[in-house]
Amino acid sequence: MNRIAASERRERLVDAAIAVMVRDGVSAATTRAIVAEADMPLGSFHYCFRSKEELLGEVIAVITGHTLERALSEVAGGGALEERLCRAMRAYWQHVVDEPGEHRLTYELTQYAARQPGLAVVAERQYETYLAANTRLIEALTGDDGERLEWSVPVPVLARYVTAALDGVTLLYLNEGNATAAGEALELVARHVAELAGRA
Amino acid sequence: MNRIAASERRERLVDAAIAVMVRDGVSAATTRAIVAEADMPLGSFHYCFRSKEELLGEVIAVITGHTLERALSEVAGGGALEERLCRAMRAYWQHVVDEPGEHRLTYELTQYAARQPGLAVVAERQYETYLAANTRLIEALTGDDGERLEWSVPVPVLARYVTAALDGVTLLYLNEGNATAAGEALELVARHVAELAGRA
DNA sequence: GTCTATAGGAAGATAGAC
DNA sequence: GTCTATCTTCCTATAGAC
Repeated sequence: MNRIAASERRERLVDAAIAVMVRDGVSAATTRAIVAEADMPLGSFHYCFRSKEELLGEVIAVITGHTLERALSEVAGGGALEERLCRAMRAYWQHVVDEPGEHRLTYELTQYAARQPGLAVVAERQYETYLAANTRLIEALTGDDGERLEWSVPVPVLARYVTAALDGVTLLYLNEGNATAAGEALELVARHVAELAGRA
Repeated sequence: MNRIAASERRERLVDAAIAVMVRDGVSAATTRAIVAEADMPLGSFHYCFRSKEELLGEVIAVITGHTLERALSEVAGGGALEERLCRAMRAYWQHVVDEPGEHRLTYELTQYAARQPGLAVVAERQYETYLAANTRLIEALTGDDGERLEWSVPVPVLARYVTAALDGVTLLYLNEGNATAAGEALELVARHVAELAGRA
């Protein structure tokens, strides 16, 4: 492994860490397992990262980014509110079904970070980011086209409802393993949200 | 510690384990920390439990029982559907706000068990139990009094929606720390469920 | 920068005296 | 049954040759 830029090495280690965590869980992601996955010697770890905690902070940032990119890229586009809402929900759900391991990991990481004194701040910011994303999603649903819509509940409340419902349905699927059953519950959520949008 | 019945010791160790886990997280609940909390010598652990995994199985059973007892004891009683639903939700929510640590622990334990090969079965059964409890709750709402009600969606779908929504709102509160905001989202759920009950 | 070798500690589990 | 002392293993982190 001759003279790789340290930044490149950092990236590879973060990717390797995510791979190990998705496959075997956060607790299995020891420095040894991570460097083995990245095919590097153990010693390389500590001249790329000051500590394991520093790596974990970066892992959380990357994973959070993944989820948000997908969610927000699908809000745009034409059509009526119901269609766009349905499309956004379906895109999110497709990602959950395609990559359940990555979603399971986000929950594990949030919990892990919340317990780790040095990472508690990261965990809080992570959830704020999700709430902000869902707020933008809701505002994008009403703001972008000619229809003048008003939600029958305040946007902050709706954003929390959507965040909670998505989390809950995802967790249901991850734990029960039945995509059809969880998908039906998600449709109930989507219909509810559509009903909360009253034409002004 | 003279001649305590082994069964008594087992109970004390389970309680101590829960105390440590609520305070410091599942990963902090080492055999050493648990026996220290129970004020017992380390050696006593392994003549009460064959392994740490065996203890964890019992911890999960006890914690699951706690949550279900509270939830189901509040379904009964008189009043219209909306009132009883509201009462049940409020009782659940009160427990979450009073004992956030215990609820946080249920999520941590589910995840931990799902990763542990010997406990994966326990994790699946745990979620089945929650679903069954919410199904009973929904049936109790319609079945017990003179009103003849019919849900506008199938009961299994509704049960999953309720399970997911409660989980999601609880998680929102645990991560955001704002009981008022999460409570408002929960009310949205309660109103939605009430609307799904059409008089037959 | 890169690697091998190892320090230093904490984990689960057990041996064996009482 | 009860407890102390210890085994074995695995962890994060570092020292130091190249």
